[in-house]
Amino acid sequence: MKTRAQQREETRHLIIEAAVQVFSDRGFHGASTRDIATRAGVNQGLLTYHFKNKDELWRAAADRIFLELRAQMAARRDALQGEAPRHIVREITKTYVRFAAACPELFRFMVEEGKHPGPRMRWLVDTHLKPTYEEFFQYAPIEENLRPHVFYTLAGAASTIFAVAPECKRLMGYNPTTKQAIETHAEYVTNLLLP
Amino acid sequence: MKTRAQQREETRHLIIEAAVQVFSDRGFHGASTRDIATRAGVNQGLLTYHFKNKDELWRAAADRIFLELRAQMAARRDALQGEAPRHIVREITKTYVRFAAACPELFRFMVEEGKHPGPRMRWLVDTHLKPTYEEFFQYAPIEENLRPHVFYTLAGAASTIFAVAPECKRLMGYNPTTKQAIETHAEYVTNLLLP
DNA sequence: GTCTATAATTAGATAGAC
DNA sequence: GTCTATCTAATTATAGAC
Repeated sequence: MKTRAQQREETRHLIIEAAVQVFSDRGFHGASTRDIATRAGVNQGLLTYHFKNKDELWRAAADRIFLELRAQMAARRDALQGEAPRHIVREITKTYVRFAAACPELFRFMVEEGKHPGPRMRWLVDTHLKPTYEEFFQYAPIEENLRPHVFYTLAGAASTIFAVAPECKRLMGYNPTTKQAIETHAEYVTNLLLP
Repeated sequence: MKTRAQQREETRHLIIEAAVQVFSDRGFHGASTRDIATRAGVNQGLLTYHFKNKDELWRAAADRIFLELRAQMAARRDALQGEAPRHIVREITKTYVRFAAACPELFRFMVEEGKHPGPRMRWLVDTHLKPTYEEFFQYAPIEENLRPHVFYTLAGAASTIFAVAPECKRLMGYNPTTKQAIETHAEYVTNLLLP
C-alpha cells in the first residue's frame, strides 16, 4: 500500500523527468505543458496542482539536472580528498564530461537560457552556476583573467558532441554516446585543457 | 526611385534578419511569425508572401548564417593559398572563432537543431555542415577516429562563451564580446587545439 | 490526488482589399 | 508588394467533479 506522500513523490518525479526532456528538447517557450503531461502519462491539470505554473515546473526540472551534476562532482572531490590539486581537477573534469554524456540536457538548458538576459537566466546563474564555477576554480590554478575563457571552453568542449549527438551521427556516422566514445572524449578534453 | 526587385530584396532582407534573431533566441517552435514580423517592422501576412511558410523562412535564416560563415572561411583560405597547411588551419580556426563572436546565432542554430533528428537537422547537416566539415579537415591532419571529437570540441570551445554571453557577464562580470576578449579567445582556442 | 471541462490568449496560415 | 481581417488549432491556467 502506497502512502499519500509516496504517491505524491512518484507523480512529481514522473512529471519532472518528462519536463527535463521536453524543456531541453524545445526550450522554455517551445515546450508545451500538454506535451509534458502526455509524456509523463498524467493529465495536464496535475501539473498546476504539483507545480504552480510553467515557470516553477521549469525550475524543478533545472534543479533535477544541476543538483545531480553538483552531487556527482562533490562525491568525486570527496573521494579524492588529500590528493594533489592537479589530479583532483583532472578527475572532476572527467566527471563533468561523463555527466555531459549521460545528461546532455544540462548543456541544452545552459545554452537555451544563457543566451538572453531574464529571470530564468539569473536564477540559473545564481542558484547553480556560481557554486559549480567556484567549486571548480578552487582546485584549478588558472589566472583570474583567463578563467572565463577556460570555463566556457571546457563547458563547450565537454558537452557539445553529446548535446548534438543526432547531428554527429548524421554528419560523421559516429555515435558519441557509446562507452568507448565517452571515455575517448573525457581523455581528449582533459588532456587538452589540463595537460 | 526603387525598382520592384530592389523593394523585394530589401523587404526579404529585413524579414530574414529578424528571423535570424528570433529563431536563434527562441528556437524553431518557440519563435512566432508574429514576433518576426513585428521585429522586421512589416505585417505578418508578408511573411507568407515572401516565404511559403515558417519552415521555408527558417531555412532562409539558416542560409543567411551558414553561407556567411562559409564565405568568410573560404576567403581566408584563398588569401593564404600556398602557405603551410598548419598555418592555414590555424588561421581558419581563428576566423571561425571571430565569426562565432560576431554571429552567436550560428551555434544557437546548431545546438537547437542538432539535438533531435528531424527534417531541419538533416537539411542543415547535408546543406551546410558537411561542406564546412570537409573543408576544415582537408587541411587539418587529424586521424580519422579522432575527427568527431576534434570537430565538436572546436565548435563548442570556440562558440559557447559567445553564445551565452549574457550568462557569462552575470556569472563572472566579464564581457566576452569586446575586441580584446575575442582575440584572447581566438588565441587560446587555437593554441589549445592546434599548438 | 487525479481528472474533465472550459476560459482567455496566441499560434500559423489564408483570402481579399488596395 | 503590402496590409487588414479572419479561420482553425493550440496554448496556459483555472474551476470544479470525483
